[in-house]
Amino acid sequence: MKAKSSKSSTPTMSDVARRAGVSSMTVSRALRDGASIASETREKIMKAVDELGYVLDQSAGSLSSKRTGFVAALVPSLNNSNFADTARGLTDALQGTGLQLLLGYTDYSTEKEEVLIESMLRRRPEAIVVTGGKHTLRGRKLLVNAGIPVIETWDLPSKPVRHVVGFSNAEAAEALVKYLYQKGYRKIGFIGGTSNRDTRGADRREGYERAMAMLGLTDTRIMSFGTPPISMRQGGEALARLVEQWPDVEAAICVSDLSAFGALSECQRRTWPVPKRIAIAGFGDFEISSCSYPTITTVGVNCYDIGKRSGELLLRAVEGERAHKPIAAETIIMDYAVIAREST
Amino acid sequence: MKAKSSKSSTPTMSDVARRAGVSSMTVSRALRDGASIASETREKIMKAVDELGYVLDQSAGSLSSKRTGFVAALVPSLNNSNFADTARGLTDALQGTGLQLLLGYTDYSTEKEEVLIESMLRRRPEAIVVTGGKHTLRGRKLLVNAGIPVIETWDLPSKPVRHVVGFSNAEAAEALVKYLYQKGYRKIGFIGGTSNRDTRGADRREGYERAMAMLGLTDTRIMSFGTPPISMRQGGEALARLVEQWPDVEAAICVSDLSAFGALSECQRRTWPVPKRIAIAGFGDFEISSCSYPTITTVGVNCYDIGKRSGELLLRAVEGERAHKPIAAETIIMDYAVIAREST
DNA sequence: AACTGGTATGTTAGCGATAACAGACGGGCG
DNA sequence: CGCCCGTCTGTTATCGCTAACATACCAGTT
Repeated sequence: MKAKSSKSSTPTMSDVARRAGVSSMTVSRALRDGASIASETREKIMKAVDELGYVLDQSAGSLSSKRTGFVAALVPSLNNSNFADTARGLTDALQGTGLQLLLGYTDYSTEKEEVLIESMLRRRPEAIVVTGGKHTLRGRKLLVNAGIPVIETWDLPSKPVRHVVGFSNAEAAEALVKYLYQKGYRKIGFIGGTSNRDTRGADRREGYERAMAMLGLTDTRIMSFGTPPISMRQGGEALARLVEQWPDVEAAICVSDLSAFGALSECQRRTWPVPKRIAIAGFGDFEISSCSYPTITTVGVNCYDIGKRSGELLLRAVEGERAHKPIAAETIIMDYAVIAREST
Repeated sequence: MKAKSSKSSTPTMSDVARRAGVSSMTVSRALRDGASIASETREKIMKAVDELGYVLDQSAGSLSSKRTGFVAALVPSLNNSNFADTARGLTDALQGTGLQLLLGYTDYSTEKEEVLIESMLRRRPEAIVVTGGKHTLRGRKLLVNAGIPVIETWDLPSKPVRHVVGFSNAEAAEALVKYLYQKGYRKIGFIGGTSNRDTRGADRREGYERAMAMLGLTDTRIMSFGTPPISMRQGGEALARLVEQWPDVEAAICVSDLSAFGALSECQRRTWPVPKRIAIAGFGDFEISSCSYPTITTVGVNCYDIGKRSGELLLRAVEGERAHKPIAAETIIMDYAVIAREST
């Protein structure tokens, strides 16, 4: 009890302790559940906490307890993308567990991801979730050596760091091509961004090419336009270019529902009936695809669940670490399904 | 130099120091810029850092420096909403400043906000950004007593906690009504959610009512449907109900662009020409409104800039605090504008 | 030669909490 | 009656880093 009352600055635990006439250890115990505290003492402490407006300092606490309560998550973007849903699923899974999400945007760049991984690790998260299985060399090394559970999502990396919650984007795109084939379409085009920054987009294009080859359709029609992730507007523009270059195209698979909607709108603007004049398909099952007119055929991926399942896996992993019983590496393969709608 | 080499656990700064043959203070200085370090020493240190795979522990650092480098931000939701853009603006403004965003979702609930404010404050952020000016009593008290800069966004609270970056949602809705009036519409309806949880939605409805009254249009047509924030689908459903209850309605103002798009799709499904049969207007200027067919009249709010400007204000405020020269309370009023498009 | 000032590094003392151990107290038991 | 055990509280020693001050050294001044 040597510390003098800190003047105007934020009160500390010993301020509370002094006011309640107990030791700060007792305050610490009272503010966390589980410990045995006389209810009378607890009330005194709570009263002091209230009067001082004391708020626990978790950064100090985590230094000594070695539990920061942070979970880092890196997503390409949150704007107009399914990753917002994944982040939401993660948040929901972490709800009430005392774990707090530290979110970072990689902007679809592995270099930026590397920087973010390091800056996240400085906060000593208890686990880290990343999007995709492609990282820079150093980024991967940082993940491997971090000494915490790592979860890669939205992909099925051939050589995962540890845990995985995802699906094969290529396979899903293949399924979509096969569905269109079965519907009778043959001259099927693909609309996507110009670079491979968006690795999932690139995987989908690859799946398209593979399926086309498997079906004996050698004349692929790939329109790359705009920096990924491509917007609605860019989807429209890309459709215009696609039909200009290949006027005979019968169906367009778009790398995401957003671009598919842009493509659909472009058709409407030209008063082209969809799917009669051209069929349109998207990817991701955004709300817009089920609400537009006509509704858009897409590949349904449960984005929210990717986050939720990751969160649940992560909780088990963190528990395991805390108990010094690390859990085995897990790969959770998520479902996807072609959702046939009016646009095809 | 008493500490023994920590075995397998994460290396600490003194591990690096020992390996480089310097004191840990020198390592600390080398890892942050500004300090004067012999380049030879710096290289030795960097080499040791590399070999050990050392990553700075910022939670320990911030305990002693009293700078956590955190900024807390609370938004209602990130899914399908302008708040994702605001969060993005914030992130961008903070880019490279060493400040890290701690994001929380309030789900449009002030109770949840209160809980989040407290849990954020435990992390000792250097500033906090909240959405709206409505808080629980205790939530407000926590903000006031936090001793850090507080910014309220997206609203113009009559009694702000301190800084504000926002606009009047009511006034913006008024402007939209006046625009429709001037276009010749008289039987103007309003579509929104069923509760006032979404205070900005409630403000917009109020602005609608006020403008209608001012224009001498006493027959308001308000269709409340769905828990805010209402989705595209709910917007469509609400339109159906609106025209059922008031078959003579000439124009529908929707609480957001998402519901407006749903309403538009519902019209297309009925093959009702928009705006001939009924005009549709939204709020927020989402990409969809400029891309749909027909394009949707809306109120343009620069969501991204709300975040960006908040971030910039926040940086100045944090600088002020660090220099013990707090800046004066500021209110930044953001622009909005009715964007006339094809749907009206 | 003594002095000044700047650069580069080391030493000491916390930051605010918690872990781990140590006591004090009271009641039930043999 | 003494012993043990469970409940409650206090003491001490960190956690890993940085602030603040101290020191050593060298070049340039006077």
